[in-house]
Amino acid sequence: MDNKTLKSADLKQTKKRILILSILESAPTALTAEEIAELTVKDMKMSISTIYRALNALADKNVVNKSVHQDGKTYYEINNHTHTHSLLCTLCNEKIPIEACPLESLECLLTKETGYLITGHNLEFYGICPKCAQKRAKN
Amino acid sequence: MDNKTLKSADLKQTKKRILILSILESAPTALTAEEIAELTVKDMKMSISTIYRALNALADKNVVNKSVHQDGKTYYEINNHTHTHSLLCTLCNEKIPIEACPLESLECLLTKETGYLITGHNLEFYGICPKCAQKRAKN
DNA sequence: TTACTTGCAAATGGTTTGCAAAGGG
DNA sequence: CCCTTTGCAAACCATTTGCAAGTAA
Repeated sequence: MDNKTLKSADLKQTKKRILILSILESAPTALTAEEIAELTVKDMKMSISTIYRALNALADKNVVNKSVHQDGKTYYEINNHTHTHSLLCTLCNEKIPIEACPLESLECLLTKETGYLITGHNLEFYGICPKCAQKRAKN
Repeated sequence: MDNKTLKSADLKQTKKRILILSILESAPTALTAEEIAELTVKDMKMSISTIYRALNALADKNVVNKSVHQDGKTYYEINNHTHTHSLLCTLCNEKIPIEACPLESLECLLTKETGYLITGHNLEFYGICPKCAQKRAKN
């Protein structure tokens, strides 16, 4: 529960942090601060800097993972060990999650080969979703 | 040579672009616009926006690769046209190539499952290189 | 009570852009 | 000569920060 999560991270339990955390917990993919703001707005008014500060506090405590994607934005996701990757439509930006992650085994191999302490990876597929492909065929 | 590179990319051969390209060609790692600016300054005065515009023009023509690292900055490097992925040290930005790409088969699977026309993917591993790990242990 | 959290607005830092002047083919 | 490139300053966008007010423990 969020309850324990915040307490065990030495962070005060505020309504805003609980909401942010619950959004992250039910998110199918990593989210930007902006996306989280959109998801909170119907429940609670909160400033974007509050969201950034909450996310950074949670990241410092390793409750969430923080990672910069190729669009230059920072994405946050719950740091459980079931991470997901995504498939993005380059036309409409629809984003769908990918279940499989074939990379853990590759990480082990890389550690042995390079001596790197591997802390994470980023994987995104790009393509055109069926809807956009259809739209484009018409023009 | 830079000479042919710019011409075949349909870009005018200017002294500034030639200098930028030659810096990229002799760079051992990917560089930021800011780093390139520092390297050009002893040879030629040039505005930072010129550097960004040159790099973006070259990236559009696939002469250079553009990639956003975990520090939020954009790094540029000569595109050697081999499909590789990389392992980046989050401390010193050292980047080493990964030979294997285990993703083509996954792409086929995803196409079947999602109907997406997959046009590409991006895969990066992050970690701490042995040198930085050692340095950090000392402090 | 007391330290932590929040809102607001302003600051920041990397990157982009509009426009007029300079330069390449 | 025309079109591209460049410099400059201003704009932009995501993120951070200072400070005063609010709130959890």
